[in-house]
Amino acid sequence: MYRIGLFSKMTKVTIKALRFYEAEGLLIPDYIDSESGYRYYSSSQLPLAYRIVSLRQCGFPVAQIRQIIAGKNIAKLFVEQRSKLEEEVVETARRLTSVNHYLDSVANAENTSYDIVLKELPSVLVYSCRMVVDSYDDYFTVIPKIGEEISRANPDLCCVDDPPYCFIMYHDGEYRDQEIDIEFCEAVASRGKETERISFKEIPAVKQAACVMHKGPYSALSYAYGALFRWIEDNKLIMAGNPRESYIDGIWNKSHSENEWLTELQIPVTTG
Amino acid sequence: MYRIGLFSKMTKVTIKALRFYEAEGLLIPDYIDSESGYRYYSSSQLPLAYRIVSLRQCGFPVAQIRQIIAGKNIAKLFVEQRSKLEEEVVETARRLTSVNHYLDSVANAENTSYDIVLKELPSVLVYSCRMVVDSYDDYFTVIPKIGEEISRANPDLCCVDDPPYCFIMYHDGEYRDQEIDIEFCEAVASRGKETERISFKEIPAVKQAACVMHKGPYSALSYAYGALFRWIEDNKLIMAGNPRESYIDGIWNKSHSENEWLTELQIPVTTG
DNA sequence: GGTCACTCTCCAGTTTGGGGAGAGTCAACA
DNA sequence: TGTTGACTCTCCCCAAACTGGAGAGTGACC
Repeated sequence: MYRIGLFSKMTKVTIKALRFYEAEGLLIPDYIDSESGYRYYSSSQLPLAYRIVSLRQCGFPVAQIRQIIAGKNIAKLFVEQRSKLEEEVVETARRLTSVNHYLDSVANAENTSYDIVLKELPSVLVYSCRMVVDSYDDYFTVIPKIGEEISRANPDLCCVDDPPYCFIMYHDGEYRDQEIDIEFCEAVASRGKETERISFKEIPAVKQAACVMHKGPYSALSYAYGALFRWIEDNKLIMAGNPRESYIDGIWNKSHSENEWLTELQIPVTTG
Repeated sequence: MYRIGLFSKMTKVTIKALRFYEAEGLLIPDYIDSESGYRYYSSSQLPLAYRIVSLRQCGFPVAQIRQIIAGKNIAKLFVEQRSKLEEEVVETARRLTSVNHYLDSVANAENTSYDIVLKELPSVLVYSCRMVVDSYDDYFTVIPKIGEEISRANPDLCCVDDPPYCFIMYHDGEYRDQEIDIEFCEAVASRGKETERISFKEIPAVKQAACVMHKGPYSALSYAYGALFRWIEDNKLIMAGNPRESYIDGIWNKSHSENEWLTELQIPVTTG
């Protein structure tokens, strides 16, 4: 019979942890002196202690270990743990890539480092207008016209603003700077009257999109695109939908300074 | 100016998290109504919110993010995080291998599954006797003789028993069942008189050893060795020292039943 | 009997928020 | 103007797997 300190040395489990495992019902001392409260362990408990340590080193939480020791759902628990760990490997690799990305921009002494985020895009009801424009400069003339057209056809159409979502979706497979095939969209609360060019549609949700916020004039958007595409590639992700450019702050509310404009780039991705 | 619920939707950060980030000094609302206590965020805070989300997705704890936002130690923090994540990848891969090992033994319906553990072996002062024996059966005759010899030379030699550590180290590169080159060792409190065959020495610490507890007669030890070697190989670890067989319970204290005997196998390893 | 190492129980803290109670606020609608 | 419903506030408790410390009791040795 060993006292807790000795058993702790034998198993390399701290005294605190041994007491914790007792409270959790994992490893009850062979004998507890009812007068002093001293715990006494026997060598025949070493295999169980080892089993606990081994399962902890596999990353099992205590509740699962309790079940495994009791012989319940053993295969199921191991299979679940395997898939949990497999996900964890992928996730950690992704984090590593992102950190390396940040380190690259630090090393290159770039003045802006892009904060790229993975998130879900919920499904959304929009009015949309697809068209081919000559150049990016056309946006400033074309888009206001769409706004006029839709509100003429639907005087009391209600665009959602909780939050607002107004974006252009790029239908070209890759970057172009002329004859750009775009679809202008704005989230609305409900469908309205369509016109020849403008229709209503539900854009389905996207499970994962790589997103980056760009602050400043549109002329610098290409750097953000560059960083975002590089990030996606480095993370071995695959583009799974058309990129969107969501306009948050712009000439309509921050006309005094292009530097305050905010645009979010969103690219649906999958792990393949 | 957006209220917290809207800002939460825009950033995909929960309200709870936004309040938490405020308490932590990461993201202070642009304006707080002193009467109602309502928090109001502005769109110009979106980039900061993004930055926080992005860094959290990289696995940074809040304290580090606070420093990064403040522009302190940026490069250092990223480098540290990189090495932390690199370790984590290795560790998770190891866990995955171990879980797969368990699953193998479940799938093969083996009656015993071995609980393999990585641990440190501290340095230890021992008396030791190296010899070549014909077969494993010789242990039972040879070892008692060593015990007699050492206590004849050192009548009041004190073997440590906090905890006791008595083992055989195998000097053959691989498994043999005859002419086995072994070194019998037992931990002692201090050096004593040496004999022709028995000397005192300090065995250096081992940073990592893969260990398994074997319960039962010595004839079944080979299965434990098999499992242990397979585990080491699957984990892409490299043997970094001679295997040890540590005798915990045996004929000396559990003479009534071989099934109660406990032996721990210890193999020093490195990640290469 | 004194000393020292060991052990006991109980409480607090770690991290990143989640859940809920009870109360106050805002905007719209009748 | 009153009411309703959605939102928000603060405050408190909870998680996981322990670690650290306080204050008190125990065991062994000199």
